[in-house]
Parts: sequence; structure tokens; C-alpha cells
Amino acid sequence: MSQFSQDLLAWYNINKRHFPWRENINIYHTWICEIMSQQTVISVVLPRFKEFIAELPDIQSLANCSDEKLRKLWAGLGYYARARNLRNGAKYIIDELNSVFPNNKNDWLKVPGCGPYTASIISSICFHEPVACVDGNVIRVVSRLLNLQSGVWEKSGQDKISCYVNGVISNENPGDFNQAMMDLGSIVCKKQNPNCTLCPVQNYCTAFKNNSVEMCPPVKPRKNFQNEDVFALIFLKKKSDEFFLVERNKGFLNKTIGFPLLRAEEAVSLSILISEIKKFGYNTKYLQGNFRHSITHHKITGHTILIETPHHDDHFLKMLRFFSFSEKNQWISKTHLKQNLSSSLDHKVLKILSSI
DNA sequence: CAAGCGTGGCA
DNA sequence: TTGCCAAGCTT
Repeated sequence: MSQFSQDLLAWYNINKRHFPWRENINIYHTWICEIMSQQTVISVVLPRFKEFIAELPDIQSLANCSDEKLRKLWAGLGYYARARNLRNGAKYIIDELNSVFPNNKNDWLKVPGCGPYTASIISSICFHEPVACVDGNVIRVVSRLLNLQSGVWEKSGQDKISCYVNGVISNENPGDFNQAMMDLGSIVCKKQNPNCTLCPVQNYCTAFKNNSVEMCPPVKPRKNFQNEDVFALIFLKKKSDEFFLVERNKGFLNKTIGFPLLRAEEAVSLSILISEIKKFGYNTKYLQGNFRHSITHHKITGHTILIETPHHDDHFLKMLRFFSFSEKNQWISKTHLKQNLSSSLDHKVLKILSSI
């Protein structure tokens, strides 16, 4: 084992963070926690992971999980395709792999929702395959170790980083090595105010020697946020007290179920939108209390419009097509609304609805 | 390949 | 309050 790995692992054995999925190695638990942790802070993951495992303790229960239960377990976690891919992955492993988990990186890569990072971390932890994972922590740590002040956000730079960590990863304990790199990034080699004096691999750090830690990694190029107005339409059949939900088929929150949304760029403007809806003979009411919501690169101001539709409505289908709302839709009683929603955006709409 | 995709929590 | 961002994957 390289001296670097020895020093890193010695530090890890004393300083590692304790998570439920680190107590006893379990392939299913490792898979779930890694998917759940993608682009998500661990403090948010922890309670959700416990709930998920309690409700869906094994791959069979995940594969058989209802849409509604999956929505509930993933509500508020974002990137909802992760949850759908997870269940698809369970079905794939059961149907195509005879219920046997893949035991190497290449085969994990074929599992829906598993990319290079996830396939590497699972294989290294559960099957001792010496494949290094590259996540945001590793990029930052290696960028400092090698004093990389540019290029690390491009594929070529990340290939270089991958090459480096794969060169120093421990063959005896690759899982701990990968987790140690990430814990080091999280605890010591932090983005801001790194604790270089506590660093177990300070001797190997070129940026530390050059006094250029602050320059590594370079600032990640970020797209500007875009301000945008979104209209959430609440169709209500007053007689039966039912509300209309659609499975969204494009754009924001694609394939999640919720209130029909129109982005201002599509709906043109509030006044035009309302006049169009009125053409179908409906009463509309603009609900006070806009909501704010952020989706990657978009700052959304939400407007909520309540639309009363008759119980027997000849125009509804025409209206759906006019606005290109999905044909996958349903009327839901008010008491069952909450459990059918995933996105926080819909919960904000629901809150406005509940307050009138 | 670069763009697009969610959200809770914290500075 | 506002801005920033975290254990990436898919298209």
C-alpha cells in the first residue's frame, strides 16, 4: 500500500464519521444511501435513509413499492428521477440479474441511476474492487494535492484526477480509502477554511507547500439564475370537492405528479392566461400570497389560480389539450392531495390553497 | 459534451 | 432575506 494510503487510512480509522450505513456493510443499504446522497447534504439524507430502509427493507420491497409510497419516501429530496431510477434498478437486478446484485463496477454501471461515482463507491465498499470514486470532495482534495488551479471542472481535468486517485488507492481496503477521501474533504480539506494543520496528508500536498490552497480548486463556473413566473392551476370540482393533478410531461419536475403548471414563457401573461381559461367557461380566482421556489438555475415566483369546473364538463379535455397538459391525470379528493404530491413546489401551492 | 435537473440548510 | 451549494446522472 502506498504511504499516502497508509497515512490517510490511519487518520480515517480514528476520525471517520459514523453513519447507519457504515455500521454493517450491506449492499442494499450502500446502494440506497449513495443514490440518496447524490447532490444532497448528509444531514438531510440521514433521517430519510432510516425511513426509507424501515419502509423498504430489501430490494424486493423496493421493486414492488407503489408509486404513492415512493413519492412519499422521496418527497422533498429533489431530483425525483433518482427515486424512479432506484425502483427501475431494483426491477432490473431482480429480472435481469436473477436477484443477484452486481459485484463489480462495470456491472453496476448498467444499473439505472448508477454512474461512475456510484458504481465505484459501491464496488469498492461491498466488493473490495480497487476503483477510486471521484465526487466533489475528491475533486477538491486532489486539486489541492496536485495544486491544480484550473481545469478540474472539465472532463479532461477530472480524468486526470481519476487517474491520480486510482494510482494511490489502497488495494487492501479500497472502500475505506474512497470514504476516507470524502471524509477528509468534508472534515479537514473543506471548501472554505480548510484545517491544513490537522491534515494527515499535508506532506503530500503541493498546494500547501506552495501556499496556494486558496487557489485550489478554481471557482466552479456557474450559470446565472433566471427569474421566472410560474402559474399553478388548481382545478376544483366543487360538488365532489376533488382537485385535478397531472403527471407532468416536460420541463420542471418532469414525471412528478402535481398541480398543472404553466411557465410564464409559455402562458405569456397572467391576464392572457385567465382570459383563455375563461373562454372555456370557468370561473377563475387569483389566490393571494405568491410563493417562491428555486429550481436549479431558476428563481420562481409562483402564482396560484383556483378554477372551478362543473361536475360534468364537456370542455375539459379540450382545455387540457389547449394547454398541453398530460393525459395522465386524475381527480383527487382534498384529503388525499398531500400524499400524492412529491415536490415542495406543490406543497407550497397546497399551503396557499389550505389558507383560503 | 454541456446543459438541465430540486431542495433544505446554512453563511 | 437572499445566495449558495451538497456523496451526479441522464440526455
